[in-house]
Amino acid sequence: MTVRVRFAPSPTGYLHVGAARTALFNYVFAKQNGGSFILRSDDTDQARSTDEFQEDILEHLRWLGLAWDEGFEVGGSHGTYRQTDRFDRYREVTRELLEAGHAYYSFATSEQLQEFKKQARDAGTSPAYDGSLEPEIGEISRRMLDGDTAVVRFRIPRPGSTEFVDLVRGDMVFDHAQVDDFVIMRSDNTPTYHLASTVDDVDYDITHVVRGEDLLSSTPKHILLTEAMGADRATYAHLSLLMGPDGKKLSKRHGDTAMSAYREAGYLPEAVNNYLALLGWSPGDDETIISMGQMIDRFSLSSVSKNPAVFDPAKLEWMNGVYIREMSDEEFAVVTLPLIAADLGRDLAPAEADAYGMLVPLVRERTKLLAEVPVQARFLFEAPSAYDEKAWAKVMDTPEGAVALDGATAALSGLSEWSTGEIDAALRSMLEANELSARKGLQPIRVALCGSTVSPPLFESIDILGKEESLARIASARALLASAPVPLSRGTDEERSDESGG
RNA sequence: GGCCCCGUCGUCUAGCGGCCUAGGACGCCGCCCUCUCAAGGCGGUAGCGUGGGUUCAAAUCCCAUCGGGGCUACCA
Repeated sequence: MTVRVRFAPSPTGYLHVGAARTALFNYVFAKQNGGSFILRSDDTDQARSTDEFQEDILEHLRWLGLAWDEGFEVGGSHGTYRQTDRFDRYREVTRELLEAGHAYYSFATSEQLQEFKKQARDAGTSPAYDGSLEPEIGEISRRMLDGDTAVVRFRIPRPGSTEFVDLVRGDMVFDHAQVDDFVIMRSDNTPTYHLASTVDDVDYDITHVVRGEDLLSSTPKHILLTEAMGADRATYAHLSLLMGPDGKKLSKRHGDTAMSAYREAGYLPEAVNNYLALLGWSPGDDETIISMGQMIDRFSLSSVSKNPAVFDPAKLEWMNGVYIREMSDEEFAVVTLPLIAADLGRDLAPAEADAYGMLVPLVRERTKLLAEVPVQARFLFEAPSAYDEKAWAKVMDTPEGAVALDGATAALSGLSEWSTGEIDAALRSMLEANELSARKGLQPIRVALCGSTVSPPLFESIDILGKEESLARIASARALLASAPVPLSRGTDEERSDESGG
């Protein structure tokens, strides 16, 4: 038997991390078994479905590299793989179900149903609707002739129960007393999710339904429907849900749940997949960083955890840093160059791109999110438009500030050979001559060049920036320092006392 | 309320009756390295929800209890 699994999102929202995990597990399971991963659009809720959401889902599945073998847009032998294109088929199945007595026209109003459920709740009994509110057969004919609206309900065989083995959870038993006669056709003659999804799973020969735990209680409905159609049931596996830090089902109020937000922040798809895989599954040993290939080799639904997992952005961020450090400098340059161009609002000149190439190894190893890169690299292309206020007060506006800048100017302008090693040596002897610690003597230079106390390593940065530009920036900072009142004795100043420890 | 699922460090997990004075990872804290920030190295912090059983022996099995989650729509 060829494994056929499907990911069937409803385009009623952006692709969120929980859905992405479900897609990933389906993908991995399919690849492991040499099967097909099918993408379907369960868009029966026409009021809430939009093309924009649909496009977002497709785009981010592609971004994650979860390529589907068959289905939406890529095609296959089952049409468009979009449920709104298959209403005729669902109506056909409904007719057959009606004729076979598996389904019936239901006239019970929502008010009646609510009252029915309320009574059951008050009595502490099962609130499952069993068709007991429906009119007599003669009444039904009269009402239909009168044009009263009705829905079509699937008739749950009672008494009885449905048993199945869930690949994640084990043996399941659902007493039919707890299962509603559920609506399969709405009064506007459109199918509900339960009908459309089940019919598609049957028609598309889906062998394994791997989906979220929120559908676990609906599984008896799907199995009963499948068997009423005379088809073989699929094997089911229900994945636990993803939670927010508060233990509640992950949703927008927990911050970023849309995959697009992670992509934009500069997460790598490999890191996202790796992290998501570890939410509910583990390779078994103490490994944390695991490639898609290894996942496919070692994955097993039966070893997927049954408990819900809290989505932890901090760990994802750490993992992204790991993947970034594993990139080659070339790859890193290729993906970050456009980000830098966007940040600057212009393309880089060839010389600038070369300079950036030299800076890449330095920036790459201190990057966790690609979106941080333009900030780190900006100094290379633009002189600081302003100096960080705190930085200025802390390292520049001090007794050592002017000394360090003047010393650096002298040391650097005297260099005949411009290299990191020469710069290093020259600045260090400058520090020694002026009895400055590296911390106190180098930070003013860093601020002069970058505007901030945080930057890539200084000597390399000076080297890459070039002699002329470096000296010019030091001169501008020195000029600003000279024009401002420089208090020479403020030993009790809070900022100063911070430095005394260095 | 009813039904269902789940319960190991703050978080993700390993564990499937003795290898457990519970292992790894993230986070956090400290130290080292160090021109800043990272990275890296070393060390530390912290957990089997609770109560009963079963057993020579339980995180592992059973029951109860408590807690969390899901479903209970003409939403999926």
